[in-house]
Amino acid sequence: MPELPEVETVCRTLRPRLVGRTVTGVRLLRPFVANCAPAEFAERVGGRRVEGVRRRGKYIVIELGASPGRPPDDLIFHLMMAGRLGHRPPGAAPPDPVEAKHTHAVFTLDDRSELAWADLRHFGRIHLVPRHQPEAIPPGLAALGPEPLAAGFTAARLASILRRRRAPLKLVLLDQAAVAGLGNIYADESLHRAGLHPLRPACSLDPGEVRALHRSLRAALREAIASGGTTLRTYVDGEGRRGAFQARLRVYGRTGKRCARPGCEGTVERVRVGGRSTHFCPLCQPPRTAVRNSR
DNA sequence: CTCCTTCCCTGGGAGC
DNA sequence: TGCTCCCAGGGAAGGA
Repeated sequence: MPELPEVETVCRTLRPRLVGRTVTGVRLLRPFVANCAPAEFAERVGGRRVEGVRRRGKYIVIELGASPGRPPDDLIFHLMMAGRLGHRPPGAAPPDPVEAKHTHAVFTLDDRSELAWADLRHFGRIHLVPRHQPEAIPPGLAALGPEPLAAGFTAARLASILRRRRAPLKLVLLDQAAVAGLGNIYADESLHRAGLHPLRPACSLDPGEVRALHRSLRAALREAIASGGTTLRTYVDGEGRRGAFQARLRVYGRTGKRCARPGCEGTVERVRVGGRSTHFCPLCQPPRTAVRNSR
């Protein structure tokens, strides 16, 4: 599932292929543009130069430069669970059956290569919004919380977010308005690394636990990016490569297996939290912090 | 404001 | 072999 590390990897692989290129053609095979009609979409994107490719939360933002009579636009993609945004060399066929069947939009570039949008589940969406027009930004993007890998995301910042919420930790980590970019995989992995039970009320953490969670989620995200993301089913990066982090998952998708922490005898359990499967080790992540021997 | 539920969509696996 | 059922899950919307 594309979460922050996967979306970041897609952006990094697409950036050198797209920036500086001009879009010469737009083919919309299915009308999955959320906020404008196909004809208007093609007219507004065609002929534009790509000025940048950036990530915000789980969104990919392709910045289209101004052209005569047209102010700059942002072309915004959300991959949801099964979306792919990939670069294909000139004349290349869809690289696998999934893309052959579920490619919904193709952008041709001035070097005759293509940017293809595919989505097996048809959940993903494209938005085209004027660069500086806040009311046109998709609500989920407008309401995003802080980037967890940004320099300004300190343990103190995380503490102030958790302090105000009584909901289970797992739900707060999944809330994109609290912290941007975590999904089911990295929420579970972060909580396991921090030794925190997913049902603990967010506001119940002491300062040491907040610091542990802050360290853990940043470490998990950084390591996943370094591995090119997690491929469980359909995820590939902008050049069609699978991620490698699935081999390093400690609890996610490992229900009934031995906890991955060396020496731990625990067995990974699964519970549902807010309708989401949640994986944890009952020994590493006790319901309440064990009482420490003081002095 | 916070929290909770429902819906969207397809493929793949389990079970019969 | 083929059928049904259920699950995966992020975000939007609506209600309490």
